[in-house]
Amino acid sequence: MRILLIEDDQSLADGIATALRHTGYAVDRAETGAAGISLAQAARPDVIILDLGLPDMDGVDVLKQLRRKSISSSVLILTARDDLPSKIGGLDAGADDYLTKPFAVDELLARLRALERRAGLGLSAEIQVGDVSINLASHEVTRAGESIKLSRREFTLLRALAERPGHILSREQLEDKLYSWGEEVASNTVDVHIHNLRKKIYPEFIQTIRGVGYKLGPAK
Amino acid sequence: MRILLIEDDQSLADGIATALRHTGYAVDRAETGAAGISLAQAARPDVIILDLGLPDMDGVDVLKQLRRKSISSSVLILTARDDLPSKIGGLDAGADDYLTKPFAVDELLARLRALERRAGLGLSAEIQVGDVSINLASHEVTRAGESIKLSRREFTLLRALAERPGHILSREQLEDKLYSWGEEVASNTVDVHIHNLRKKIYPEFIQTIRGVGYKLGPAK
DNA sequence: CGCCACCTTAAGTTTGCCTTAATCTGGCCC
DNA sequence: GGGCCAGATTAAGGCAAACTTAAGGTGGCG
Repeated sequence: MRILLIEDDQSLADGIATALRHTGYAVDRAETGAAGISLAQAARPDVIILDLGLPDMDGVDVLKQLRRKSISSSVLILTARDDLPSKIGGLDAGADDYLTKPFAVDELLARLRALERRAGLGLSAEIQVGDVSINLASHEVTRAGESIKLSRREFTLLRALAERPGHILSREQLEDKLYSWGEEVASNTVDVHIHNLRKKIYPEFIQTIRGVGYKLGPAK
Repeated sequence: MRILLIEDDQSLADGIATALRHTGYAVDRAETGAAGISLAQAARPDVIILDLGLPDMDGVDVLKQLRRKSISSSVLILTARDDLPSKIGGLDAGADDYLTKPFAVDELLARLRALERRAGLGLSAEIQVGDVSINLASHEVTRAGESIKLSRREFTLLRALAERPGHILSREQLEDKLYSWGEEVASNTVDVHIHNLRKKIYPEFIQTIRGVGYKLGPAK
């Protein structure tokens, strides 16, 4: 998925861009509204992350111009001001979501995934962890180019873990991903699926934290 | 982007025009074929939305005249469900896509975006997946030059899948493509059509993702 | 009016997955 | 070192999803 980041604060932009690229997104950057608009036309990103506090023009105006030029990318607003009026104005002008600074990068990633899902775009919605890549749209999983065939539950589990690499998820949390409310299950299903995943990918790909849960991480 | 809407039904035209303007398109309107043709020459729209059921002249003739005057706008046909087979047959003339009434506005917008994208890339109204090519306007499907005859439902299904190769569509989503509001169906129709498509093309062309849906995969 | 194509149902069959549960392994604390 | 506990492993049965096939209905077209 292609993302255009319009943000004038250098260090913040650096941080976000790095995180996004690390997650597997293609990132274009602009530091002014004007540059952002022309880049949006040229690059046709799936999502535009737009800071409202730009030096050259008001963020909401940038958004309006984007829409006027019929650029239909999803737009996620960043704003330092925590004031409600500006948020409302942004959403009215055609933003799809907003986030107030400061924010956690995880939060940003979560919202991007939501946008992706909502827009139904997800053309190349892909998560990369180590040499394993997980395509959300096609349910394709590959390791170093080798295709790996996963069942539904396995895929769900893997995705849950991959959405936050390094983060530990408890058995309970994982079960919540697998089962809809009210059809809880009482056995070691998660264990079994984890085991099967390890067999299909490679054992060290999923790490056990005794008494806590599982996490994804490069073998270390 | 500039759009010319040729539609005689006032209230429908109002609805469409409003939605389009709200999305950021510039909209011109005509209520007769004759008016549409002259407006097309004057305004040079990027896309023409053309209702086939006009009072003064046959929609297909409008289209032919437009082409004869070498107006190269993309043309999206609107047609009542009933006269689909008879009229679509004569469309080789050069429509780029069509939509049967009644339709959801979202659907219209999606198709406009598709046209836009296609026009921007200078592509024809044809989708290629593997050695299978699907002509949106003429409803022709060929595999390696061999023509394949599909029924209406089969074509609709195939197109839905082909618009995003690799992307998984659920049964539910596919049903939405087949049935307009309020004529939902409760059976395994989709399964059966998929089965028939596989028989006519080749089985592996459509892949099943158990518990999720179907997707198109390249010939291999 | 009657044929033909297509669509929808529905029933029967197949297939692959999920769960269960029983057993095994290895760390950890006494 | 021995026992305990968390997690790993394995295999089998059951079940639901998907496939297949065929019959009945509908509407278009000759």
